[in-house]
Amino acid sequence: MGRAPCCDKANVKKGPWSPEEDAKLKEYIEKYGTGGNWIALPQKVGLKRCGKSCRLRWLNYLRPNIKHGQFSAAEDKIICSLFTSIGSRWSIIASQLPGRTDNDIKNYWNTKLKKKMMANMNLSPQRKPQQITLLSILQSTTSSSHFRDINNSCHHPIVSYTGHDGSFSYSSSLVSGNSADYSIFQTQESVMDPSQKHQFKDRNNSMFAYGGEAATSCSSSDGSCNNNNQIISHVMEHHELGYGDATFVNQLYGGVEDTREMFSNIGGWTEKQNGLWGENPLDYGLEEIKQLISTNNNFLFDDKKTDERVMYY
DNA sequence: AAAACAACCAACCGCCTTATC
DNA sequence: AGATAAGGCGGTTGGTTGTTT
Repeated sequence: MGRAPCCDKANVKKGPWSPEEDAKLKEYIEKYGTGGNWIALPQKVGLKRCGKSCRLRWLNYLRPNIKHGQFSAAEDKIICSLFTSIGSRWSIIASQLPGRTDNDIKNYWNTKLKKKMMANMNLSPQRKPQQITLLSILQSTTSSSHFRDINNSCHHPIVSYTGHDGSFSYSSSLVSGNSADYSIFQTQESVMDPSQKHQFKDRNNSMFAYGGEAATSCSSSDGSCNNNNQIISHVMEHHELGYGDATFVNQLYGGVEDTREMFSNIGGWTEKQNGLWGENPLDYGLEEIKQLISTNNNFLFDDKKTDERVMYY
């Protein structure tokens, strides 16, 4: 049996909000708050709207300090960076952009930023925009001259990209036992389909799941795991990151050595010492993004939500 | 001028998670 | 522990506006 609807569909108004409705809702919430119950709110306010609809309207439009309009270059960078790292976790991304809503960012990404990024990457235009995501970009462009394959032995292919005009760059490192052995990012759908998460497989069809056995060893001699590894593994697990993304995560959290150790445990680590990474694995200036992000106190993840997902290795 | 197409964005839908009983 | 309600999120839809032909 399915769930009961959150409201009486027949008796709720749908569609665009009128200024009157906006005013009513705004006034009420500013006066009395939401009372922690959105479902009951419409009745109190005197609106024939679904509670969810009220919530959405408030969060995306009516609440104070909402920023509308043009996204800045800095915001672009943050969005691209975070999307690269954590995918379409719009609420998390939005938490790093004060005044922006997840809906706004999602719309902006889908309508503009994705295309902008693709244009910079010189992607083949035959593919429909909707089908293209960062991972497919990755898949389709690793051989592109715009990517620098840091390690041609392909043991641990690290790729990075800088847009023609320098305004964009994209970086990813796929750390695997042997790139020829893995068909990570095999299909975009399998990666993005939540029901199929963790199903990166090698050619022998054995699971290549981040946060699993492969990363179980600990850096300290007594076998206890250091926090950095925990955090990275946790973030990777929670946000469904590939191993390569740990580079990004690690940069954010600091502690390169620990991540190296972690990677060494899963079949290899591309030495930073080859110098090709330079200072910034992410060419568009991770430091800059870090700085931007660090200006926001509640960095990246909601502790309340993620704590219970921490995986200890 | 108007039809066709593209872009944009607010809002909805349904699923998953969390809280409460 | 299980059931249910509510919150939260991401994907998608559909109406509106802008642009091109």
